[in-house]
Amino acid sequence: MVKGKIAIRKINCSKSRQVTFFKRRTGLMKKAKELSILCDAEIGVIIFSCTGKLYDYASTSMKSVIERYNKMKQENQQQPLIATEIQFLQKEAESLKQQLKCLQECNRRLMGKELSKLSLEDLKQLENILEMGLKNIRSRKDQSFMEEMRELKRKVDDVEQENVELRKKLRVKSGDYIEFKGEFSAETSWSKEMSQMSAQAIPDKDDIPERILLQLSLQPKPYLLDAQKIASG
Amino acid sequence: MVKGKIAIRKINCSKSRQVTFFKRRTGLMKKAKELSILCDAEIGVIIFSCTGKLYDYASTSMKSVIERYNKMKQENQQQPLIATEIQFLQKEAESLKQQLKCLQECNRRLMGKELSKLSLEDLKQLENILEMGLKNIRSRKDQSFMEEMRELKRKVDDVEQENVELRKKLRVKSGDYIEFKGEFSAETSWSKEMSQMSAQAIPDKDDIPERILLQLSLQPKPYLLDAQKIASG
DNA sequence: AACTATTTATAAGA
DNA sequence: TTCTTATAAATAGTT
Repeated sequence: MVKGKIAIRKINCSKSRQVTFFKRRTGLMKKAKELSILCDAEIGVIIFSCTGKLYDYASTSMKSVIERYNKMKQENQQQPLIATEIQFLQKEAESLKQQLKCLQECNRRLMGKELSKLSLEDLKQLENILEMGLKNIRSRKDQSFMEEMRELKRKVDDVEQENVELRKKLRVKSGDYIEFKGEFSAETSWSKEMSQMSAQAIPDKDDIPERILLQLSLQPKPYLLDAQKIASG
Repeated sequence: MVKGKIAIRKINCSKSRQVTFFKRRTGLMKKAKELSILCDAEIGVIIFSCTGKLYDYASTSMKSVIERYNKMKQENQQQPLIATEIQFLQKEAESLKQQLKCLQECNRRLMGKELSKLSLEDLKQLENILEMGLKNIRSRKDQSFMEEMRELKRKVDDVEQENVELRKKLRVKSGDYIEFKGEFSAETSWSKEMSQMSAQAIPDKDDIPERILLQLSLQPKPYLLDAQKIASG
């Protein structure tokens, strides 16, 4: 091949490929700039070298060029390419909101609110569900209570045992008789707990302590912001 | 100026601008293609003529080039340009799913399920909530029941009144005495309803009829499809 | 990076 | 748009 002419195929020699890349890249950018000026065109050129480095030129700004490009492609084709995913996500969010609404309604009814739309039959079923739920909860509560009692009783036994040991030691050391003023009884402790529970079993006030149930982060969030605004802003 | 050389400024003559645009555009595209082949570079060129027509070249695909460009710019700068909306929607969906999960848990607890994680204090509060809810529901049920009763009683009165009229007419026409074999009493009807209700008040089976509560469309939907796949597919 | 022999691009005219 | 041609510009290989 004569000097000055090469075949258009990948240059194997890394060194001369790099040199050629520099020369031609510079030339391409110059040509692009000239074209944009001479013919009043909006031009964007993006080049990634084989090593991954980015070189770019835009007569206006690359953002403007790419946006104009996407907009034009959308108009020509049937489907906005990027919008597909957005549409999908929007539908998902809508569906989730719907589910949330249903569950919230359901929840309120389980707490005895918003009953006006329910028929007599519905109310009966709701009552049954709550009665069964209450049965479970009371059973679980009793179980929980028994566990606490066992734990307390164990502690009491431990302490009493310790006292016996201490008394023994004192008698051995001083020969004195030590009298106890109070009696520490597990029975007394349990009864107290019992009476507390029954006293607060059915409070009259309407503001239910919903701590357990509603650890939900339901504070309003900017869901309804116009996403289009955000994208174009 | 000698033939074959021009100053780099906007060509005023529309005709020759058009010609130059064609020639140089073709040249630029050719150079871009050659560079991409010779130096194994990924290149994208976007040109809008002054009349707004789009011409583009990409060694791979323009989508790929633009995505790579945005990705690289993202790394350097702080914010992804187009991904903003998608990210926003993804966060929204995630938050909604979280809320849904919380509500579902709350709901199950209100129905007396999944109680193992609750403390004794939690269980007591849950019991209180359900008791108050039940009170409301029963009150509403009674109200609903009373309304139905009133309605029935009104109907009975109407029918009895009609019977009286009919008997009168018959006596006037034929002079016969007509005896009734049955007695239609509103009391009897109510009692029947009552006994039905108490009979089914606390069913033993575990599959609660959740019709009222769970009219929720909770069938699995393709939320977890990889959105990237959709976008690029 | 600079030089130079060539190729390539392109302005003007048709 | 396309062809021709004279000339400018780009660039491959070398220094």
